[in-house]
Amino acid sequence: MDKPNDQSRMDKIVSLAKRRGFIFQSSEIYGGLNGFWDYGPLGVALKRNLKECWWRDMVAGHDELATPAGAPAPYEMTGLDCTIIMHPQAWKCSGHFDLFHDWMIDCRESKRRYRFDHLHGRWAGYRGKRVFVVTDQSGDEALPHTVTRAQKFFGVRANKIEEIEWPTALQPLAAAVKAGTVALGETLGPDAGEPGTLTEPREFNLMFETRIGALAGNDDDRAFLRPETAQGIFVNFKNVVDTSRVRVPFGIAQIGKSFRNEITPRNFTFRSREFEQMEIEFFCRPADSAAWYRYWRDRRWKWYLDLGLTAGRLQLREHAADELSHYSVGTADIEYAFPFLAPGEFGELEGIAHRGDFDLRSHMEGKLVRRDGALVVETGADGKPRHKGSGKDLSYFDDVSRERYVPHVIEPSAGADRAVLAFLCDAYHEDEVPDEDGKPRSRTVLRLHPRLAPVKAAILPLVKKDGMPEMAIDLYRQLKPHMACQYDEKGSVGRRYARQDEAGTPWCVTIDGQTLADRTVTLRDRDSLVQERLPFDAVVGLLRDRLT
RNA sequence: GCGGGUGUAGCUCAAUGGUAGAGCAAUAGCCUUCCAAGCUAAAGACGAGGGUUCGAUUCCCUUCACCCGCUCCA
Repeated sequence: MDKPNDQSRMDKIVSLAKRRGFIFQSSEIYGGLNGFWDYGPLGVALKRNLKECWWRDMVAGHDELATPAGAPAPYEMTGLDCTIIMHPQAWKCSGHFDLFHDWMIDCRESKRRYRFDHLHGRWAGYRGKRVFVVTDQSGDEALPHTVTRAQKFFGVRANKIEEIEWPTALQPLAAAVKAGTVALGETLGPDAGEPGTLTEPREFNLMFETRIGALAGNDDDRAFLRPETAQGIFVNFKNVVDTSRVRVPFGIAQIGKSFRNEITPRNFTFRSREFEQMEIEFFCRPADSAAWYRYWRDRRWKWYLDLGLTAGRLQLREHAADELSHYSVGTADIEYAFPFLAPGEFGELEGIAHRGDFDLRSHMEGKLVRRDGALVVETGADGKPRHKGSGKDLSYFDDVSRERYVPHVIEPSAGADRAVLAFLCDAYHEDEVPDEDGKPRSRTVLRLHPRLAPVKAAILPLVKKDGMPEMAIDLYRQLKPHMACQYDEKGSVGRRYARQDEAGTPWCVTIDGQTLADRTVTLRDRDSLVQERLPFDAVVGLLRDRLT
């Protein structure tokens, strides 16, 4: 694989994030905890601003009377905040329980890991020796693979292959082990040279498990921390429709924590085990769903650009047909070229998925699978549903078209922590600023969009005397009710500018000698370094205007 | 989870089997009239736990975290 884009740049960003109090490792004083991260004073402000932007732009500020550019029709938006722990059946019907719950088996020799239920094998014998040959191949390739493996293990020439005896048929390894017809010590792993290198199967659960009740102890009390916020919206679909007067098409938005036991948390906060999602489930008429899918894909793409992400580092990627989830008829990812990735590689910020009626139907009928192109309830060996649905009718009667249907769903699902990381990486710049002697001096600056910046403005007396601090404090108190701002009188003004640049503060207002004479101040722009002179009393109004 | 590498102050780096030193940053004070100036003061570290040793930051083991690769990954 190629070298990461710019690992040293990433290192500097991580270092800045820690040094200035954006992001700390969780439980650091105890040595840290893999895959968990805390937001410090500046970080929490940045993240809150980001979430607030999302909520304002998608939900609170949405005009349901107008048809937004690119939208097929006017629509409504509303919100929800549901619990992290839900009825366990929700995760069985959503598919997460089966999908996220695997038995894995490791090979001590090849260091490879296999899904236990993907392994098959059969007994092979040759001149008195016998071994249970295991393959990870499936379909037509499985049987020839076991022959090749056995041939190599026994050291049989190609023309003597017929001498290898195969007393049993190919069968799932799990079944053979359970039946006691083979012990793991007798198995030859798919990539091993010697038998007995496969470990006992171990349970791999990507969902965090917990127990309900203080005295909990048995399996019936088992519950899960949600691996996505979406299911809480689906199970509340009927509640919202019945109580809020919304009519299709409409969206329900939610921001909240989700949890996944990632096997390999990596790349700073990019893959965390506890993370925050910003999700919309948008419900529409099946016939209109493709148009709504395109609308949301383009709308969400534009949102990142409007908040300042560099277009050249952002990518909108439509999934190929074979890449789609079992339920999806269309998915696009919005991806960012993070510095820790190899050139040409992108990391997912948000997925916009056309989920059809999979989710609502699953919570009605039970867990669905795709069979011959149609979604049907998955059944167990006994012919009954593998996971039973709620049995509640989640269909919708459309008063306008006079038809009843299960709405289709478009799901723009964004990672709040990933977005924060992308905006942080994108904002990070090193440039040169002339020092007091006019010589260039390097500076670190976060070019965050003013809406995202943790601190919007710093109020600085040029020097700490002659009444300047008093005037600056006066202005600070006028501004504070309107936006996050800081007062700083310590050290030289250049140092204070530099400190604010590093935190991403877009504006610095400086009170100088002239302020005392004519009641004007200077307003310094973070990116251009341009200073403009304006009346003291115009500052609050001007900065408020620039923020919107 | 496996293999390899790395852990000394907020950051960047030293030294050492005998109680760890510097620069920058940060804090307090002085000074300072527009982009990290200067002076003074005080503060701050051997990732954690065991073991060997009279004595361990240094040697050994374990563990935790980070980086690279594998595996995995809506």
